[in-house]
Amino acid sequence: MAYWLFKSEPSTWSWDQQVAKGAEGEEWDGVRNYQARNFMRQMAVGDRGFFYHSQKDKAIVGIVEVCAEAHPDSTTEDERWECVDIKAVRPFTIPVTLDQIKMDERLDEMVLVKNSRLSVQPVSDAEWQVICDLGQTKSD
DNA sequence: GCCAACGTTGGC
DNA sequence: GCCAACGTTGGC
Repeated sequence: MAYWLFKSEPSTWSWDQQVAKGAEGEEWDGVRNYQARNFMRQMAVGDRGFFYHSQKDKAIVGIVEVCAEAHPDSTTEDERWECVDIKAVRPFTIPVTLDQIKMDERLDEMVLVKNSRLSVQPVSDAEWQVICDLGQTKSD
């Protein structure tokens, strides 16, 4: 199983909205970046991801699961853009902030730190474990 | 609100 | 195919 990170401005699409969608999940639509799209194409049903709030929060607030593989993005006619569906799994007991991530040398190589603008990114197994520990949240 | 970083677009 | 111009993102 692979791990990922999904970034969203809470004013556009928040963790609470994601939770409200329940087990049905929701399209991770609106991505107009090739790198991000390519990562979504690599995702499999059952892969897990962090849900990150950018802007004001700047923190990982929850864990999501991919519940549909990449398919055309329903918000555009442009067939270049695809997206997966994700559903909320559980919230973080304690949100893990960008500050914490930057201070932890085990997370120095995270894409979130190295390329802060990429909205969908891969997370390594080790990074996943470290962040779940920091958030005192079950990692499976 | 500013600005650096980065991706995309379009003219050549 | 290059690169300048432009738009967007997101941390500060």
